[in-house]
This record gives sequence, structure tokens and C-alpha cells, in this order.
Amino acid sequence: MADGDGIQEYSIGDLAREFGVTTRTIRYYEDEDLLAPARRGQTRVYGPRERVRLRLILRGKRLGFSIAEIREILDIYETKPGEAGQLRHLVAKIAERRAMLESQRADIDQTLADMAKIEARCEQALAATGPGERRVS
Amino acid sequence: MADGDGIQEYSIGDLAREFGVTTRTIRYYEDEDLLAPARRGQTRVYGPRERVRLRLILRGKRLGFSIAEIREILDIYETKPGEAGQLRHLVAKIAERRAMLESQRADIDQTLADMAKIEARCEQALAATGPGERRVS
DNA sequence: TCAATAGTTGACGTTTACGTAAACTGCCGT
DNA sequence: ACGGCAGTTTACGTAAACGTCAACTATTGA
Repeated sequence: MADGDGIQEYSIGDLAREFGVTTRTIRYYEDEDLLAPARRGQTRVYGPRERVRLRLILRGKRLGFSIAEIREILDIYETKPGEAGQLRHLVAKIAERRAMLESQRADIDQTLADMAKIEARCEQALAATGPGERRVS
Repeated sequence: MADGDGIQEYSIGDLAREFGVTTRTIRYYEDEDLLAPARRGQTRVYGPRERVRLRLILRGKRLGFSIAEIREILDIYETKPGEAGQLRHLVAKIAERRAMLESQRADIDQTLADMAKIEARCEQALAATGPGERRVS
């Protein structure tokens, strides 16, 4: 890390520790053009921007997106509002992503509702079967 | 499918068409013990239960879960409330799943919020740059 | 000075989730 | 009787996302 703290920078190990991934993984993302750290000599140096990108990448992963999809998402985050055509294109891509995310959320809500139902049945069964059993903890 | 409609049943092709997957995929899920269709002779025969399970499997896939995780989820859906210990265990597993799903939903909401922000910037930029350009559609 | 620690580039290995092809069976309309 | 279609098993192939060496370099504290 930076010593006196000017602009923050991180080593690959720093980020690996912070986000709980291996350095191999981080290098792989670079190979896939998801990250592009600076270099001090031969060593990779990550700034806040790369750190944010890594955070976004991992969020995408948690949502089950592929590297290719994550690349698209990152593009959305980064597109510099240049020309109007670009902007409209960007808006379209955003709409697309939003649709995917919302249908995914619907799936989650559905599953959560299912879980709630099953749990309710459980609680009821527990209450009926052994109402006298105290918690062990 | 059943002709006169007694209890519904489906061929592997029926389900493949309905859910937009290949028969290979469905057989693979059987190999992984996610499905266990009956057999008429050598041919697989799927009932409503298997169809529901396939639906759940694909929902799990859309949420980015692995086969192993989906197996666990299916277990939750199916556990027959037998003994109290089983029930408590089930409740615990439900809680676990719920936690995962809720954090995943948080990720989605965060991303949706990001998208909304970016889109707002886009609309603003569009309004500033070319307010006179009518939509082409 | 030296060993440990963290970094680097290959390059091959591995797991997951199927795709794909081969070879066979059973039924169905003509 | 026969071509075609849907189904079956077996088995090898594959893309994605890393894991896991190996071999080397640079820095650093004792």
C-alpha cells in the first residue's frame, strides 16, 4: 500500500486479501481485460479504479454472471458519454441489464417465498410434535 | 403426453421443448440425481413432480447456483417432516439459503441503483446535447 | 550475506455443465 | 417392408474459470 497515503494504491496481494480471492484469479481477470493495473517496473500496481472494478467483478460473479457478461456490465459503468448515438446505445444496454436483474430478483423473491412457506410448515410441525423441548444452545 | 388426461405425464422431449433445454441437459440432471423419472420400458416418463423439480432446477441455474447447491435446495423443498431433529436441521438450512438469497438480492438492488444513476446521467447528457433530435422509431 | 517473502511469466491440470457423435431399439405411417 | 423419428446408452470433446506447479526476479529484515 501507499506509505504516507497520497493516492491509494494496492499490490495484487493486498486486493487478494481484501476480497478473499487468489492472486491467480486477479491475474486471470487481467488476462480477460477486466482489469488493467499500472506497472511499477514489472510489478502490478492497482489504483482505486481497479479496486472498484474488482469489486464490481466479484459482485457480478456472486450474481452468476459470466466473464463476458461482467465485461459488458463494466463497459456500462465506464462508457464516457461521448456521442449521442453512443448514449442511446448505452441506455439500451442498461435497459437490457435491468431486465435481466429484475427477472433474477423475481426468481429470488419467488424462492424466498417458497422457503418461508416451508419454514412455516416446519415451525408448525415442531410446535405440534414436541412443544416441550427447550432449545439446546 | 397423456391422451385423455388422467394424471399428466411428459416425455423427455416434451419437457425439453417446454423449458427450452436439450434432452441431454435433462438426462444430465438425472445423472446428477436431480431428477428421477419413472420408466415405461426403457423410456423415461416424467410426472408433475419431476416437472416441478426441473422448473426449480432451472430457476436455480438462473440464479447462478451450481448443481450441488441446487441439489441442496431441492432437498429443502422435499424433506418430509419426519423427526424433530430433521426439522431443526431443515430450518437451519432454510435460514442459510435465505441469507444467501437475501445478500444476492442486495447485490442486485445495488446494481440496479447503479444502473439508474448511470441512466440518469445519460438522459441528462442527451437532453443537453441534442434536445431537438426526435426519436427515430 | 542470506533466507524469506512477494512478485512475475509460462504452461499444464482440473472441475463443471453440458455438446456431440455413434450405435442401437421401438414405433408409426405408407 | 421400410424410412423416419424419438428415445436409449456409452463415450469422448469442450469452454469457462480458475488451480497448481516450476522457474525466475526483486526487496527486505536479521
